[in-house]
Amino acid sequence: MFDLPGMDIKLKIGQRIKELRKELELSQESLAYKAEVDRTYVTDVENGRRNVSVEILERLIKALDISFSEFFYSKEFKK
Amino acid sequence: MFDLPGMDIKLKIGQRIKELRKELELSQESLAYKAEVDRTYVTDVENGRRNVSVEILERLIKALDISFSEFFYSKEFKK
DNA sequence: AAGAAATGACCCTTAAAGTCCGTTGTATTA
DNA sequence: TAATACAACGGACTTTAAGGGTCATTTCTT
Repeated sequence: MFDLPGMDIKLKIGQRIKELRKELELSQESLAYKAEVDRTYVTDVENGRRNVSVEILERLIKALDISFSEFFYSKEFKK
Repeated sequence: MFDLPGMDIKLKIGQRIKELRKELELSQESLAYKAEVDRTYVTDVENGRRNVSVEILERLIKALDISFSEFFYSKEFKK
């Protein structure tokens, strides 16, 4: 994991999701199931290939048992 | 401004954008110009009618001179 | 090392995001 | 009574997100 200032927002979000998913010891598939999205979609999101909408992001964040506030309270989202 | 727990994420984001825009004394149109989005799009976002993608949200947040972390550090985004 | 499980990459629809035109309503100010 | 500035709304159009299929690759587990 690395973080450059100019790094793509999609990748930052993807890495954050992956980080939180790992903490919960969930597979991409079970996270996908909880968030009601496709398994391959989670793969794409984590790898920064999807420009997620806020409603889908909300589903993912909820599936990670966290709030928006906590999700973005992480150094890559400060400035 | 009000905030119910089950309130739509689109509306929460819209209200937050409006709140910050007002603080900067920007019109919807000049915010739209700064964020390089359509004039009518900002109206829709503020009124919770748009399911914004994270790349567009990033443009709006940057135009408001704030970070993602700060944007979501607001009580309506905590649980 | 072999098999199983998890993840990654690619491609293709279709439902929806985002753009752009004009118009309407509402204050404010000259 | 304009004239100006801002916000809301509608419709038509273009672009892309969301969903899902398949197969390849990596990473477990035994």
